[in-house]
Amino acid sequence: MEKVIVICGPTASGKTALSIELAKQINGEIISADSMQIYKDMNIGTAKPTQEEMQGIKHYLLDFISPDKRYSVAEYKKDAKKAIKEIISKGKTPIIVGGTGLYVDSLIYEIEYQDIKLDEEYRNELEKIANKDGLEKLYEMAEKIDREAMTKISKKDKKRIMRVLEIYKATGKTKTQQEAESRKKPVEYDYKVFAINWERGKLYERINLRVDIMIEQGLIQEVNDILQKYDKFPTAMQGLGYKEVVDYLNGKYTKQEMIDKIKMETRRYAKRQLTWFRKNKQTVWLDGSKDRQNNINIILEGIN
RNA sequence: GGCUCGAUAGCUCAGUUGGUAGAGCAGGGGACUGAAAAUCCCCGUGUCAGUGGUUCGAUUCCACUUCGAGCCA
Repeated sequence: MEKVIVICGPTASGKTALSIELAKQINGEIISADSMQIYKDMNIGTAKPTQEEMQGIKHYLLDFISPDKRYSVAEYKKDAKKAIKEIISKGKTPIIVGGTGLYVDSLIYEIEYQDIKLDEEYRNELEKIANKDGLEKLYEMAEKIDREAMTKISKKDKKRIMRVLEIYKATGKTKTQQEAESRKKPVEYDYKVFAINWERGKLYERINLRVDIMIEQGLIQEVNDILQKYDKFPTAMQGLGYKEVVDYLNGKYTKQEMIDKIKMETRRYAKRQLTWFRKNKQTVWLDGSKDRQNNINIILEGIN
């Protein structure tokens, strides 16, 4: 079974630099697992690696979706599998790098997604019901379809409640059935998962610094530009930094308030990422504050 | 120098008619299968500034000390 290296970890932990150096040493190519770096014209705020940083290492699934388009894990899974195959066919080693746990899991657990597309009309319809009769109404509807799934979903978790209904509408299956079927296929590659972490205070310092640098590099202008260029953002505006700058431009915050808010939200995001990555017990943890080559050596040992 | 007000959780503050205390924010932990940088759940012990006094018992009342804010000299 071919090996695929996975490098995850919270934002600002140093995944990019480590993975590029690793790729150079093992003749690897990189597949991003980042739900925001997929978007074009969103560079500063997503900390997308520049051509210079890439040092000639080929990167996949970066900078290829228009911010006014939708994208989802299902598509990611398909695109990433294709990229893995391509890299292996060239005799190189694929390195998955990114902080979107959902995307990473779709690969390492070989989760199968049926070929369906989002029914926007139905979603709007559900949205209307929620507004009119309250979320409880949707929760009740979902309970009638899949009581088991609902025991694990909060009565306030609108997205997941709606998803139960959407899955049923699109496939005629319950979420519970759907999930059972999604895990039937054996995992196709030997995924070796590594995660970078730092002492919490250090990580937060790095995040704060990174946000200051983004502002200096022109994040506000970048947001202005994409607001000019595109007229809708189904998911891209969920990106950290982007929504806060929009609020600032609309006068909701002062500049300093906006900066502090981005820092805070990014710290919280990092915490959520760590919660996610800690779940996988196979993961080998690297200390980001240690020498980079030392960490690369740990990876090299870990994959053999 | 005098007077007044304050000093309680990392921060902003509430409160205890004397029986060792609680909100918001921050922070921590967790969940996560087609929006995931999203969405959602759970978590509050801190010499109640210090020292003495009164009291069965003081964070609460009293005195002094320290620090801060304001006013008067």
